[in-house]
Amino acid sequence: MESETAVRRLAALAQPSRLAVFRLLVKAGPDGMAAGEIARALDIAPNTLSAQLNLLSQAGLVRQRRDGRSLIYSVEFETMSALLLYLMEDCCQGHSEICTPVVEAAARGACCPTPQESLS
Amino acid sequence: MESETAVRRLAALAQPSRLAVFRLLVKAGPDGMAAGEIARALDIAPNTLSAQLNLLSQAGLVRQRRDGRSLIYSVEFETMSALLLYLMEDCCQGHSEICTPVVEAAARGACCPTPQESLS
DNA sequence: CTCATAATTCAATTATCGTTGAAATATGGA
DNA sequence: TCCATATTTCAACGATAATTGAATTATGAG
Repeated sequence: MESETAVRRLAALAQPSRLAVFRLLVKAGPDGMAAGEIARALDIAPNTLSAQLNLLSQAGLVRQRRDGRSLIYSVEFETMSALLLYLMEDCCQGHSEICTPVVEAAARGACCPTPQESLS
Repeated sequence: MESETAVRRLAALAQPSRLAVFRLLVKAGPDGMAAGEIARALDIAPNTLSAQLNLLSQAGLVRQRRDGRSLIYSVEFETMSALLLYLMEDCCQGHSEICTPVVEAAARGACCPTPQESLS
C-alpha cells in the first residue's frame, strides 16, 4: 500500500462520526446497513452522513450497493486488513515491539474467537 | 481505549509528514532519533517538524528524552499496539474477516521475523 | 403519471490544520 | 561569560475539512 493511500484511509477513520460509522458497519458484518438506518442509529443528519459515507467509500473502506430505495453500506474487510498490515509492516526492522502484542492478543482470543483455526 | 483517544491517534498518523516521521521512528526502534536528524532525513523544516512531533507526542505515539543539546524521539510501542488492537476489536462480533488475515500474515512472518517465538 | 420515501448533491459558513518567519529557550564548549 | 548549536514557541496566513439548509436524483407504490 502506498503511503498516500494509507494517509487517506487513516484520515477517513480519524473523525468521531466516521469512526463510529465504521465500527457500526464492522459489527453489522457483510450484510451491511442502509444509510438511513445508520443515520438513525448514530443520530447523524442524513446529508452529513452521506458526505461521511462518501469519504469512507472513496478511501476504499466501505462499499455501496442498492436494495430497492435503500443504499446498503458494508465494510471492505480486505482494505481494513491491508491497512492494519501496513501499520504493522514498520515494526519489522528487527523490532517486534508493535506486532508481538497484537499477535499475542489475537492468538489469546482477545480479538476474534479462536482465529488460530484459520491458520494452516 | 476510548473512541476519542483513538480518533486523536488516528488523526496524528493521518498526515503525510507525520506518518513518515512515525515510520522512520519505528525503524529506528527504541534508540530513537534526534529531532534534527529526523528533519534532515525527511527534509522538513525544524519548526514544522517540531509542531508535528508535538502532535504525535500529545497523541501518546512518541516519547521525548533529552541527550545533551538534542531531543531524542522514540516510538511508544505500547500505544501503537493498543491502537491496532482497538481497530481489530471491532471485528470480534462474530466476524473474523479483519483480524484473520492479519494474524495469518504475522504468523507467516510477513511482519516480524518469527513473532511466534514470543508466544507462550 | 403522481406522490412519498431514501439518499445525495450543492453552495455557503465556520472551524480547524499545516506552514512559515521571527523570536525565544536550553545546552555545551571556549 | 559569550557564542554556537539544537529545538521550540508564537503569531499570522492560506488551505482544507465539517456542517447545515435547500434543492435534486432515484426508486417503488398507487
